[in-house]
Amino acid sequence: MIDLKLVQKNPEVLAKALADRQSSLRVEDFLALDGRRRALLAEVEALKNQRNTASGQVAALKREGKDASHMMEELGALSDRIKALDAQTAEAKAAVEEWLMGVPNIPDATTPVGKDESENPEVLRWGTPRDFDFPVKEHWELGTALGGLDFERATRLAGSRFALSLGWAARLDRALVNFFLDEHVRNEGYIEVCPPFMVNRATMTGTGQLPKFEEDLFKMPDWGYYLIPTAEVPLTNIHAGEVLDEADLPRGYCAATPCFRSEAGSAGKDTRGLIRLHQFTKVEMVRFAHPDDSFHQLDVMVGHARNLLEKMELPYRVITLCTGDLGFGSAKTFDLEVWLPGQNTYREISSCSNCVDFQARRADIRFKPKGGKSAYVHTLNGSGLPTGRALAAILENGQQKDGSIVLPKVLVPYMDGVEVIEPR
RNA sequence: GGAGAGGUAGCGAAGUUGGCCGUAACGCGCUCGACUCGAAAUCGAGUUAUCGGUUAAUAGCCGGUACGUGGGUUCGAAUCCCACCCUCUCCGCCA
Repeated sequence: MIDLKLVQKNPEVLAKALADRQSSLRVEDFLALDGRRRALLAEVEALKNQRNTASGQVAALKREGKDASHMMEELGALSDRIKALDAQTAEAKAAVEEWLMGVPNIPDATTPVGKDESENPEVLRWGTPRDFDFPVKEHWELGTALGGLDFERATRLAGSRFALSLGWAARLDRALVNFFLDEHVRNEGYIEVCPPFMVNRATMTGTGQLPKFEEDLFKMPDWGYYLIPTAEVPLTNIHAGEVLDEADLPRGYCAATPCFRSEAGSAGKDTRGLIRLHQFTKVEMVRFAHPDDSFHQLDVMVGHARNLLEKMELPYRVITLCTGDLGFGSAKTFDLEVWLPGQNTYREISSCSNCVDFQARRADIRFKPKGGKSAYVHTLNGSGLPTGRALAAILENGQQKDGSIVLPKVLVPYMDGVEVIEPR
């Protein structure tokens, strides 16, 4: 949620942000709703002041043993008016709240303005895509031929957009989880977490998935639970409603969890392979930062994601998301795109965002500076990394003419010394 | 699932014959000060959040609201009534 006071005082800031984001929301609508809310509030508060004063007098009269019945009669009428106005005020407040909850974060000043993903500037490239002297294959072909991936049986078990990995591929998936977590926990100071994979509505609202993106989620209406689309949701909400010590910042959590996404609206896109599934495993990093330090922490976290790709020797590039492509809760996002030779393109494998105080305000996560008033922390999240897309990249980049896959050296110890996946 | 107890500030904990009891006793923590070479201990002072009005002000001042959540009764609710959520203890069940 953005800062109510900011919009009230500088509506032009939000107007620009919405325009830059190609949003159809209009600030004028908000100002009208909020004006109505404030007018009603001022009215009802004046009446309540009257009532409180008079009630005090009733109490005083009764203590002295005097009669207060005439006064109580008048106050009955006043209370009825207050009750009616209270209902209207609550309605007006809910309307303001609803509008506000649907407003995306204001992009940071350093986020480039652009209309869509075609205008995301590239920051850097790392590694050199291999030259192949044979026709390259895509990862699902390679994985299926080697007996590790079975999309037909996955479809039989569940449906489209599910995957089944067996043998070396399942093992490699587990190796990736362990490698990613080890890097974050051993070298980067993250606290490893095993969170709930289902969460309640309040938690989904805290990070911004709800109320606006309900159709993207798998939900269990009988229980009121939602399956997490990313571990960002439970990890960020770990401190919901809390006031942290300033000394606790920055603080990082990471978790490997399944992620569940309905992929509504992506019909026909990436229908084959491991790129876009209803369920996938991802290691996620979440950081809580001091407001003065959060953009530095974003760079730090991008470094953590880059480290994984570089240790696996997978070529990638980093782009900055422009305003038109920026996620709902983010003020600034860097995407890491890994080279997929089978598709002859860079594909997103990590997204690292600084949400500044947007999620902290929704989830009420604050910290107490020394001698100062408590303030919202800044929250950051980044993939580090999804195992499916990493596996796809490993298969496509490591493929040999004979159909075998040379694994990244760093993973060999995690695979009990297996260096190459050989055709059967 | 059954029985019982409970949810009050950063934490613990008072307060339930309805009315100066919510800047909420008391304790801890935290901040400042005294003592000290310095520290501990001790002593003194301070320390809720949020919304609206006013304002250059996220400073003051005035007002509203908040005792798990949502309703109800009442001139007035932490206190009485109803529903729901959560925590703890015991029992049952279970990986």
